[in-house]
Amino acid sequence: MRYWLMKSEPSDVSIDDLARLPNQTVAWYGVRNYQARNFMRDLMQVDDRVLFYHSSCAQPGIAGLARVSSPAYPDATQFDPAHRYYDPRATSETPRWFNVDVQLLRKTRLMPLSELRACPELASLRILQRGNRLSITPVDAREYLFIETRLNEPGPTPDDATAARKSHDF
DNA sequence: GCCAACGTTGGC
DNA sequence: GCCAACGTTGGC
Repeated sequence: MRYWLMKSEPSDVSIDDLARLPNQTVAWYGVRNYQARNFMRDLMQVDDRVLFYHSSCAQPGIAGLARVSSPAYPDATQFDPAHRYYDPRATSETPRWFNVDVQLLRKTRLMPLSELRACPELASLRILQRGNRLSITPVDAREYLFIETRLNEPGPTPDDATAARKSHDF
């Protein structure tokens, strides 16, 4: 079993949107980057685990846990001239883009990007490396398990900051 | 195959 | 809206 981090813009599909979809499942269409496509097409298997990440939003971070729930299949939007993800170079005989389905396991607390960056255990997480833009990246088992554990614990809150300031006053 | 121009991503 | 980083495109 492999582990992945998959970025989604909440204005497109948020964790709450996913929770409301039939079977809490979404087709991960629209990927138009070859490396990310290859991850889905060549490496992903049903039941791989997914960190569902909110990007391009006020509070970027991990918002839930999910699983790969289908093998990769041709992305339907590449064939639809009316769709923003239409690709005229693709034909049904030679599809260019693929996607898997992703099913929610559970919504978690939001683990913000700043918290991820603050964890030495996650220093090699792909998404934290400079210049990373890939919307799908592999995650080490150790990194995944560490994050899963942290998601079960309360995160830093404004109250913590207040308490820290107060204790500093003593 | 080189590489400049351009487009996209995504945190800030 | 800015800008750094990176992928893609297309002329040569």
